Amino acid sequence: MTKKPNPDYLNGVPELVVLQLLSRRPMYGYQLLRAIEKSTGNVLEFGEGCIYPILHRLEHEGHLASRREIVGGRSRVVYRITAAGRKRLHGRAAAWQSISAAVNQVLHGADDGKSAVA
Amino acid sequence: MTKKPNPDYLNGVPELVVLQLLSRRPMYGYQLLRAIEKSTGNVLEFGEGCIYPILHRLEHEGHLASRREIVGGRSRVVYRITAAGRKRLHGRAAAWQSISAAVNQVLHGADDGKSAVA
DNA sequence: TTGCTATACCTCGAACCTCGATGTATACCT
DNA sequence: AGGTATACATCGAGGTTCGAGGTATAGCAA
Repeated sequence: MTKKPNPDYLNGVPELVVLQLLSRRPMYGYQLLRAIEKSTGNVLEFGEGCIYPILHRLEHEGHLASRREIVGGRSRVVYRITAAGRKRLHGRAAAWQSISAAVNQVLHGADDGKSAVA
Repeated sequence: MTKKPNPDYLNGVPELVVLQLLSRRPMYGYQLLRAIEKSTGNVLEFGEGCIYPILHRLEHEGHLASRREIVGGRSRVVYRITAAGRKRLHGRAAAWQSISAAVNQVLHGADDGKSAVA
């Protein structure tokens, strides 16, 4: 029981992916969910309960702006990234690369810390 | 205030790093803390309140085994990885690489999800 | 008309993890 | 005597993801 379906490593990743995908073109939430799955070959699959709160928060913080659209009776909320959002994206992407590189360094050889402490 | 010192992306990373470093040679907690800093050029800096609980949990799960050592009056608990621990390490490392690759794919071009949903 | 699926939004609580503070104790150097 | 480094440990706060649940329209088939 209590088996973990997702092996972690995902902290902060949803926000990063959302910002990155919206930096290419505006999208609405449901579309974003599918786009994330498609663009990662179903490796990353975030639920709605994960994405919607992030969209609300990013908009509230001024990193995204939204516009309501009605298509075939269905209401959509289309989000686009703002200048502040791009700035945040760059920062988060840089942080990701820094951490990603550090982990890979530990994983693939490059020991160093050999004689750390006596 | 309430500034976040660490920009996330770190979920599960401490355990992965601990397993990897201990797979090279046995170490004790304090030594591990320094080794992590050194081998990542101070990019990854986990506190004691993060590492010690992980060591206890991994030992309890059978992924690590410990042995008490007294050196110069100071007591050390030296941990070494078990066969089960190596298995876990391989699994976690594979998961990391899968997720890492997916995020990088989203970050650097390779769009795809273009016409996801109508 | 009824039911099912897909679309499309939203919210809540449970579970998990990291972080910083705090506490104990010994060794070494000044 | 006091400060620093070593060495272990625990706790609560804070933040995040996940899964379940809720609302509503559109389209198709039985």
